[in-house]
Amino acid sequence: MAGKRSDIHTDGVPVLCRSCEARHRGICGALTSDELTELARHTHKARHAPGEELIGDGTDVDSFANVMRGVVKLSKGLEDGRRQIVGLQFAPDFLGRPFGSENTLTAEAASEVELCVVSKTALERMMAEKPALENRLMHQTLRELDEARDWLVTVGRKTALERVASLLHRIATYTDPAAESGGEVTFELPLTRADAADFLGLTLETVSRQLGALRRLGVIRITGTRMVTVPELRSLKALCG
Amino acid sequence: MAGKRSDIHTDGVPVLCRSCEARHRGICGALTSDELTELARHTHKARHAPGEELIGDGTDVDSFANVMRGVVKLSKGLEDGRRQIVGLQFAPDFLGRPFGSENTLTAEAASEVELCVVSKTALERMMAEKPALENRLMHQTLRELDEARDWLVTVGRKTALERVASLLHRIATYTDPAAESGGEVTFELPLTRADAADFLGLTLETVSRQLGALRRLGVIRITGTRMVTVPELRSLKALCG
DNA sequence: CGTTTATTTGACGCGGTTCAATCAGTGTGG
DNA sequence: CCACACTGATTGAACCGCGTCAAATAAACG
Repeated sequence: MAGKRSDIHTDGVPVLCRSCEARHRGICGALTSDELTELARHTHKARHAPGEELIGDGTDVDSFANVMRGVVKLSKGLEDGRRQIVGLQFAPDFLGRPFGSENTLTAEAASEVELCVVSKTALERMMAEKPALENRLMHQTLRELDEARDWLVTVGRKTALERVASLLHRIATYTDPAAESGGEVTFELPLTRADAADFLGLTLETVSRQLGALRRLGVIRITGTRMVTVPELRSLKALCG
Repeated sequence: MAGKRSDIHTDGVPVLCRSCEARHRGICGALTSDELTELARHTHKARHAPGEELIGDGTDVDSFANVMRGVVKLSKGLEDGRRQIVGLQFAPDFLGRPFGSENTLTAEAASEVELCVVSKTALERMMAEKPALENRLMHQTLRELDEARDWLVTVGRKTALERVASLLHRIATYTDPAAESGGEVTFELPLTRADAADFLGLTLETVSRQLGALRRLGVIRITGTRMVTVPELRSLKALCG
C-alpha cells in the first residue's frame, strides 16, 4: 500500500519503505524520497506460503516485486518432469523479467515470503525517467548472471559432496556475510532435500547422503532436519572444490 | 580505428561501423551517427587467433569489445584444473564486465575472432549520457542470463546425448535462425571435443561417443572432424530433452 | 613424410541413480 | 490421548551411465 500523506510530509519516506532493505541495498536506493512516494502509490505488500507459485513459466509479465523477506526459488522444467532450480532470490532481490513480455521461468516461495509488488507499467514509467533505477536493475542482473555462471561450474564440474558443501556455503555467507571464511554460522535450510537436489543437479537421496557425510566429517551439525550449524566456515569452504 | 573525417561528413556513419552487425543488432544500434562517430574515435579493431586469451580471470577491467566475427568462449576454472565454459559469445555480442572493476571469468577466442575494442572510460562516459546505450547493454545481459540458466538446465538435468544434441541445436539455430525446427543446416563446430566437454560438463570421450551416436541415429552427418550437417533440425530438437 | 595434436574406440570401474524399505515429524479425527 | 495417514528424510542394495585409463586412428603442420 502507498504511504499515508501525513507520514510523507513528516519525514519524506513512506512507512512501507522505512524498514525495507530494498530501500538501501535494493533497487529503490536509486530513488529520492519524493520518487519513492510516487512509486509506493503503485505498490502493495503480498505474503505467500512456502510452495506457492509467484510467477508461472510462460505467463505474461504484468508485475515485478522486491523480496522483502524469505527465499524464492527460480526454476525451469523439462517436458518430462525433470526440473532444475536456476536461482535463489533472497531479500532484497528483485523479482521478474524487465523488458520481457513473457516470463521464462517459474518462481515459487521456498519459505514464508513477503513481497513488495509493483505493476509493470508503473515501474517501467519510472525507469524511463530515472536512468539510475535502470542502472540498479542492471547491477542486480549482473549479479544474477555471475551467480548463474558460478552454479554452472558447480553443477557441471563438482562432485556431489562439493555441490552440497557449495550450497551450504552460499546460504551461510548470505546469512552472515561477516563470517566469510571464519566463525560459526547457524541457519535454517530454506530448501527441502528435493529442492536442494533440483538446485544441485542431484537426487534427493544423494543430497541426504552427502549431508550425512559432511556431518560425519564434523564440518556441519544438523539439528532436526533443517537447522544447520557450520562451526568453521573455512573448513566448509575447503570442501567446495 | 576511428572513421576518416571525409567519410563521416559524407554519410554520417564511420566506415568501420558500416558493415558491423553491432550497428544494428548490437549495442551500437542505440547511437545516432554523430554519437557513433564520437565513440568510433575511441575504438579499434583487433584480430585474435583461436586459443588466444582475450580477458583474464581476475584482471582489471580496462576495456570492452564487440565480437564482430568468430566465437568467444567464456570459462571459469577450479583451482585443481577443472574447467567449465559458462557462455559462448557470437557476433555481435558484447564482451566484458560493465560496472565491475575486476573480470570474473576468462574469455578465449574459440575460432578466428575479430573484435571492436573500446576503452572502459570512453564507453562509460557515453553510457552516462546515453541511457539508451545502457538499455541495450541491459538487454544483452538479460539474454546472457537466460542463456546461462538454460545451460544450467542442460548441464544439471540432461543426459550426455541430450547435452550434445542441445549444443548442436544451439549452434545450428545461431547459424541459420530461419531453419528453426525445419530444414537443413550445415556449420563448422567452433569448439574442439575438449571445449564441448567443458561446456557440457562431460569428458571429451563422452562427447565423441555421443556425436557418433547422433551420427548413427541419422540426425547429423559429420564431415572431417568439425563440419556438421543437420538434415532435419526438428529431429535434433526432439533429442534435446 | 615424420611429428604432433585431435579424435575415436575399447575395456573397466566408480559415483551417483534407482528402487525399496524404514524412520521421524506433524497433523487429524475418533 | 492414541491410532492413522501423510509428508519428508534416511538408509540399504543393485544397477548403470559416464568417467578413467589406454591404445589405435586420423587429421594438421612443418
